[in-house]
Amino acid sequence: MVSDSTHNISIKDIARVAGVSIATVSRVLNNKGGYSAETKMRVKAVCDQYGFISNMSAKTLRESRSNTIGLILPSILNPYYSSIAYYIELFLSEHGYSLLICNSDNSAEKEMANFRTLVGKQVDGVLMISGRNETEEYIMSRSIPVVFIDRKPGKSVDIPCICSDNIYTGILVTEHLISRGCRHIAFVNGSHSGFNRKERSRGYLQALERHNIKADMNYLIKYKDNEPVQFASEVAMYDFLQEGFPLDGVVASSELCAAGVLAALNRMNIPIPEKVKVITFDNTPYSLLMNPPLSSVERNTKIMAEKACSVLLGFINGKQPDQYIQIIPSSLVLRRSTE
Amino acid sequence: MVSDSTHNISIKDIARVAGVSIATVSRVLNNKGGYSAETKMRVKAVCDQYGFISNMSAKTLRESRSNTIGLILPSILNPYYSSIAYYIELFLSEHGYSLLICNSDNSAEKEMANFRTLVGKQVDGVLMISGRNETEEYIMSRSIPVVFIDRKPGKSVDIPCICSDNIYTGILVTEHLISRGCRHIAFVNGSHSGFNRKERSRGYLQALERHNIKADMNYLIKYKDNEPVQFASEVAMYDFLQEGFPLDGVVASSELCAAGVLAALNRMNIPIPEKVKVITFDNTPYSLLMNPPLSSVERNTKIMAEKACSVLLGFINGKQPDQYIQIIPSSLVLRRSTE
DNA sequence: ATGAAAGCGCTAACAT
DNA sequence: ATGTTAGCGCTTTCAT
Repeated sequence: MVSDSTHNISIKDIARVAGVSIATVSRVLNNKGGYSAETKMRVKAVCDQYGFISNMSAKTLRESRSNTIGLILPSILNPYYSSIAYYIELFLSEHGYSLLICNSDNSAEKEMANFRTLVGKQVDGVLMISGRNETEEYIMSRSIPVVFIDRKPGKSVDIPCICSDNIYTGILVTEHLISRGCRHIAFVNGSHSGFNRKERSRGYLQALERHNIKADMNYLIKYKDNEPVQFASEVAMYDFLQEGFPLDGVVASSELCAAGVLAALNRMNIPIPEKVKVITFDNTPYSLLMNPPLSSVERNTKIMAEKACSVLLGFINGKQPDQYIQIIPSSLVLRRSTE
Repeated sequence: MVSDSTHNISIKDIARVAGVSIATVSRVLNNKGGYSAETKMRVKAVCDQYGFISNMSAKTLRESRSNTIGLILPSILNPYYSSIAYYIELFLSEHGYSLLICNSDNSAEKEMANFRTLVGKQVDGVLMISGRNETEEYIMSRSIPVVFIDRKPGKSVDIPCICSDNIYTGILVTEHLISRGCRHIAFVNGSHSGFNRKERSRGYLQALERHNIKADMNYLIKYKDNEPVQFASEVAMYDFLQEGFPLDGVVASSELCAAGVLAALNRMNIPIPEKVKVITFDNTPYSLLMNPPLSSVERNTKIMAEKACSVLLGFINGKQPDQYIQIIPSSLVLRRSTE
């Protein structure tokens, strides 16, 4: 027997000790049948005894499947993304898959490099929170299953995507403020905001129109993208307040943005929700911790993650999704900030 | 040429098209030398043309190294862990490694299953935020480099670990409150808190002793572990306040716990920091967002992550770490909650 | 400078 | 029910 602990035990070793062929060991390990109960017992016992772990590289090489999925996302630091990542890992591990995670920092180059690496590592499929057209074309040139999350692909109709209806949620939050009596509602956003947040602002405008409230471009507050969101948005909000525009409601395009908005309002001693009501998106655990606790849009990351995984796993097994674009419904979670 | 897009291109294909042997292709791809400049050009051109990506499973099988690291942590949902994970991924990707992430939910069984899977996938090493002795023994029976993060191994002196000095930070926060004039300081903790938080409470007690403040077990407030921390700690804090004990400072053992503490104090209309000062640990971005912004202990996750990775990569390349236990210094970040 | 061939650990097709 | 063997794509040793 091999006593060298640096040498990994292979089915060859197991076969020798158990007194069978490697084919039989393989069959037992994979429950393929074609062996006696007695053989099975013996092989299993030897495997246990030696703590045998099958070499997945060899298996992957042989079978061209790795039982590993790649996930490319902008940054796991963002609690919204990390919650998606969490539920993805949960779902995949329950289905026998492992997860390779890559942060792209929203850079198209990193995304493509990550994608290359993942393909090289023989992942069976890729989940992607992206939005860059460059990446998209690169992906299309590869014959590997990909599912987009929270981003619609630009041209490629045959990449499935799981997302929220951002225009609708933009309408939802704005209408909620209107129903609470707000008539002077600002929308606070980054100056170079991404796809989702652009759509949210469109929803905001649609809601105003629907309720015959005249949109005023001054109320589309843009903060600078070159510093942390919570500071930039505080500055932008503060500057807006200094101008003396009437204000009774704010839609903050993200939670960190909302933090800045709250800070500016607090600084001006404007009571929330009495004078100004504030609502935001994503409903991470921290919405609850702010003062006052924030009304927010729950985007159901668990369901998004599970849906994305099941579409991807189906795709891997040759099943085309029923529809390529799937909208996961969002819902309003109301808290004190809009009471 | 192979036109079947489902067939992955191999160096065999490249060799054929470039009119060289597969050995030469391999040499070019790995910069091993032993080919003419002209050959190199031609091979590279063909690789580019066909978008060739090397099959890492084959390479791993052949070389017994995958350039992949496994990370086992309790839950990526926790912003403290996700920030460690982020910096780990950043460091590793810069060094040519990929990252397989596994959530263990603090279950020893899951940890061991994850570890098995990672070993099977031929990871070159494992980073682990754990603390379970069962897992530790299992790890020791394997000859694969492992580095612990934020947890000291129980008996195994030869698993390197990178952690903070929790007793010291426990002292630090308590002494800060004392220096701000607090004399009736509570420590709020879970009833079954883990290793780190136990040490923090020991530091708290040591600081009191050092300053001749008599410790009172009533001030070691325990919240129930069966509901979300922020609610459980709010209840526990509220109950404590109802008892009428004098109170001017609170050490909350985690950020979510601090959120509950703030909520209870707010509910009782006790002004922070005027009447009661509050301090906590981990200093995630959300400390800043609470009302008032929380003083907290910065544990320097970036440095922890980088140190852990460099020790692990060194370990993989046969270099023993200088010391097996490395303490990453923490620092106090002061904000309004203790002004 | 280049090629032929062995072998990493595994599965599956084909024997028996 | 079990064994023999080819071959997945790659690196590397040994020829030339």
